[in-house]
Amino acid sequence: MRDVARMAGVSLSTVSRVVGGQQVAPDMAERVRRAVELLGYRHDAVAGNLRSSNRASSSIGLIVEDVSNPFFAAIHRGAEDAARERAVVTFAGSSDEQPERERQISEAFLARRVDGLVIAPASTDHGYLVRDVDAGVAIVFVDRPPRFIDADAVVTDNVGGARAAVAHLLEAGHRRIAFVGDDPEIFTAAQRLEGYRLALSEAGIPADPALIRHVSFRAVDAADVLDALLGGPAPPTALFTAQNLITVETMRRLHELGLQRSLAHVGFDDVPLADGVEPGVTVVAQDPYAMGRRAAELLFSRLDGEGGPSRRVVLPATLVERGSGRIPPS
Amino acid sequence: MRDVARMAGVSLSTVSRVVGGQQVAPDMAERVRRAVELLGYRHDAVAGNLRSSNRASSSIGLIVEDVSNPFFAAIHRGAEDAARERAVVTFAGSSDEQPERERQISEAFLARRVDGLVIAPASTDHGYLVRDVDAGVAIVFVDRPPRFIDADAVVTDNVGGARAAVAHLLEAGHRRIAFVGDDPEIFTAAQRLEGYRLALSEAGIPADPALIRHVSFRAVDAADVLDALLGGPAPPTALFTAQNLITVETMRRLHELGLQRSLAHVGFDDVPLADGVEPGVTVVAQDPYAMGRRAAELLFSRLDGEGGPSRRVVLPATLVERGSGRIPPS
DNA sequence: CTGAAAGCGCTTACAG
DNA sequence: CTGAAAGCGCTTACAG
Repeated sequence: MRDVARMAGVSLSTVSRVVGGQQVAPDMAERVRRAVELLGYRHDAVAGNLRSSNRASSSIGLIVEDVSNPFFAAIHRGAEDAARERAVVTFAGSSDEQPERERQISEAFLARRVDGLVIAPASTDHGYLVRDVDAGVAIVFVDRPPRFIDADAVVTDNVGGARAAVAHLLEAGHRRIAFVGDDPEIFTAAQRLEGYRLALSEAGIPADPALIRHVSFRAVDAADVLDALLGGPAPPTALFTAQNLITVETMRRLHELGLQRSLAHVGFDDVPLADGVEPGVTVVAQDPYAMGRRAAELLFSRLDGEGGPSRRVVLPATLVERGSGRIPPS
Repeated sequence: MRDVARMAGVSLSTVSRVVGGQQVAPDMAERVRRAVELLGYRHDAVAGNLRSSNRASSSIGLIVEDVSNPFFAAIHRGAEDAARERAVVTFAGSSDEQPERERQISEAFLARRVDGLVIAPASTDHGYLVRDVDAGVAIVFVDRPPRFIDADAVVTDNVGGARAAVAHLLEAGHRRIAFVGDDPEIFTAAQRLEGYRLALSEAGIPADPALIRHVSFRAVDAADVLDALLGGPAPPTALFTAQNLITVETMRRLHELGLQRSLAHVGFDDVPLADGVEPGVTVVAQDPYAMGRRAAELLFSRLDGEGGPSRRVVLPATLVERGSGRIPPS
């Protein structure tokens, strides 16, 4: 910037004003712009921010389990689009469901002075963020609510969605419905299991522990879990798979076994091609793009000074019927 | 930091040394650490960088067409993982195939002083980046090579992959093979069309222009394009779909029409569930995770001072046979 | 090993 | 409208 000032024969202040779009005499501004062009000057937004009063970096950080999981990738895009409307740039990182890693990524983003963080939490304790919240960083949780910290959150109605999924299978006459989900340590998995239990109890059907299974490595375990369920003494006639990767792997295995027309199946989360197979796979769909967008919007509203108690936005999960849920018990 | 120094009763330099992990007397270091803890001090990496000699921000920017497209999301994860190994943080942005937007995102990242950029280019002219390259920013292109700028790139062998796909269909006896791909303005689309033509000409079959179709809005058009092909006077007996979203939509439509067993089909790019349907859909698979990782590694090697002419890494696209390519002509 | 001082690239009162 | 000076939060020679 100094070089630009020298070349244009003006002061640093003037260059700063031209770059910042403030009032400057047209001829001077023109001289400055020419110098900028000639010297290939690139503004340093980071240095600029240091001295500026509001100290906004116009950047936010997004932390999800895995940026390459389609569900989180859609959240990412939603948040990016909301950020972009405000000329805010987005950091993204994958926690792989590891609290330690989530924390490292958070701190790396915070050290770079992001204005806010959108977090799909892996940690169970977000106390480490309070000092940043106190310092004015806006934090919004998405997909799962925070713990040990008061903050805005955007979540899906997991209980209601799971309940609707299982109710749909019950309607088709099923009484032996298996639950295949993530470890119940994961908030959404626990909630979906609760919805499953709720639907059963409403129908007066006792939950059979043998039909409730948890996978550790989704794409890897899901087929084995299915095989185990089917090989048991009293196999299920219907499946509720409570996570997108589990649903995909279960679909794959059902087709492999040629059972896709004889076992009813409903998944939580929409998956690509669920409507491209025969029969189409019924799901309760979340709207991850909307979740990401809403989360970022909430974040910006806080940055804009909106006070008040923390807000919880609950988005519905809607049943998308495609056929697989109407297969009758065999 | 000043507060920390005051509280610990040491100089700013000492605090800086403790935070930076340099040699400091144990008791002083301990006092500083306690003050850091008590005050909830968060280091400002950005300010620190200003004065430091190497001026590395330990951040990179990734620009792809759409962070929520599974192909690019996998590239993203590959780049993130390589970056993370070096404690480097990643910005990500979606260009939506718009050169103007790509440029805006690039400049936003550059203004925040990223050390490097990984770009899946939408633009045809990257001249605007030369000043940054001159200033030491490392730029690596991924998926498509750059134009009007000399830079490293990681691409897939699109011609070879497409050729293998079409050769596979030719082997099954097909002579009327349709090509459905993106606008040939897009580099990869043009390359894949070239591979298609090459395979046909090697088999001594003239390309029929009526069988070569381009879609504008992948998920939207692909079904219509398929319908148009099938409704024509001399419909194809086999399909080569040259992009992941087109492949998915084509699969969906084929199943809808009940034609998945009568029309041979090979896609470019692997897609979820391609092995979960009947028949499994044969594809030529790229390795987007590896592409992203390699691109970031190349970037860091440049940052480490590796000189020499720009490098082009070409990764193979491998045929993954699942059945749909062996359906004979009807 | 430690501290006082200068300076990174910028913005912002403060005078003019 | 413009410029000289101070200062943002830090790091880094330079003395001690």
